[in-house]
Amino acid sequence: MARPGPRRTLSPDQLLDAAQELLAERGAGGVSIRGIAARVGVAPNAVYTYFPDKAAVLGALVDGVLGRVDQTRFLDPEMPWRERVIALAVALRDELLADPGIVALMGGVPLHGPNAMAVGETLLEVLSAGGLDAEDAARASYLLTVYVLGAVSLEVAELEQPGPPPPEADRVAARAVGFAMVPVDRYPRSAAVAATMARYITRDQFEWGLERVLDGLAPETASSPRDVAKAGRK
Amino acid sequence: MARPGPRRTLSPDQLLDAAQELLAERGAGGVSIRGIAARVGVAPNAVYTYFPDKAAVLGALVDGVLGRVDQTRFLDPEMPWRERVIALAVALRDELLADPGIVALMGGVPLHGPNAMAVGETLLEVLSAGGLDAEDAARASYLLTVYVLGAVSLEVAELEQPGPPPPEADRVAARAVGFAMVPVDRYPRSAAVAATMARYITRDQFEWGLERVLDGLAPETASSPRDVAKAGRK
DNA sequence: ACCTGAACACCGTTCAAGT
DNA sequence: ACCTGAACACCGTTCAAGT
Repeated sequence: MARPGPRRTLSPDQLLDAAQELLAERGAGGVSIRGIAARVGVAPNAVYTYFPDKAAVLGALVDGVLGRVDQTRFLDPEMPWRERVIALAVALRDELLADPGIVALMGGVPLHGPNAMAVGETLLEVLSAGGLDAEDAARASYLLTVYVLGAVSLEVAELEQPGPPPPEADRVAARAVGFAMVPVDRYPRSAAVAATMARYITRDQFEWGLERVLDGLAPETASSPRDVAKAGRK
Repeated sequence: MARPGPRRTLSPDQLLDAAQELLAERGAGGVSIRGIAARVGVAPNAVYTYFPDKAAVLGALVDGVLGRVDQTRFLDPEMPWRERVIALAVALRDELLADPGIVALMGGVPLHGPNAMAVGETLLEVLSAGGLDAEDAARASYLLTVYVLGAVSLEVAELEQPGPPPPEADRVAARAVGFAMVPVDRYPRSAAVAATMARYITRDQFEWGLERVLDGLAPETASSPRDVAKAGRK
């Protein structure tokens, strides 16, 4: 048997597009080799002509999302370096949160693709422009990466539906319901701050945390940190 | 047919112990309902008598690991609050890193189990002892959680073998090999700091980052931050 | 309530074969 | 080189049945 079907119709990008669609529609667990193959109208094992295994597909998928962040705009020397770091981190957060399924995938694959490397390179360049020496820049870059990754992970963990997340206001409301059920007798302090917690897991809170991290990294760039902290409030 | 076999031999804890073993031996992907059932000598669907679905098993597994951290010892009022925060965060890191598979699982399940709540409660209590008001404590607690989760995720991502990670020195050596292959022409700054990067993803670096975060959160507790930063070096 | 066998609708991956 | 059908060794979950 084995009818060959049309040749040369496939490409890695076509497979990755299909994977992307599955990720958006069904979440991280919905991305399967068989699903990708079905979507492009091909036998499951045809995928193995382009990728050695599933991990390679997921790795390319993750790196592709990181490639959607245009890094060149953060290299503008007119912009203060601290603002450029913040802009880059926020752009990353927004891109990852737009495709929440990708975050679960990031935990499983090492971030060594070309686009991940490019982001790291940009970050090191900005930090270097800020006057940090090589070692300081390396440590700062690691700390900032930790922050972005951790913040996005926690924010995504609260979403149960796959696909692009609902507006921030709706997410706050949904969280409030869950937090309201914290038993006051067992966890008094958690219950006391539940309403606050529900309210502040937002982009503003992400920026607030980022400012604190930068204050710790480069105290001399902090413009009266406590003022900034209080200013973010209301 | 349906020979009943002995009754009442099973318990949720027995199933979780089996799950724990699978996690340690085969990693996050090796934890399966069928595998758990086989290990305790029972039909796969017997598991559904104790847990509604696989997600519930994984959730209980994650919360169980968090329960291994004894929180009471961080409530000692003799200890400065900043040191207590650091001790709690380090204890959490050590526990999660001892069972690296758990970290991948944490990305998929919301952290609302009793032990997760207890850790959050302890953290809020320590921050409150540090003089932070409810809102400050809530924000700080969130930022610290983000840091611990992000740091552990990045550290675990570099391990490919399941089971307890090798000694820190061996992990540093293994990373150095990978980092040495960064192409200098394409990513000059990344290549320049590769050796540093390989060296510093350690417990010391975790504490260094934690100190920076705390400096940003409570600048008044920082004892000349730049000195601390430089002191961590050599 | 607790456990069973059997089945359903899936997986990732390999292999020999066809063009 | 690129794709196929078929198979292997797995999954999570449901259902009717037995005690």
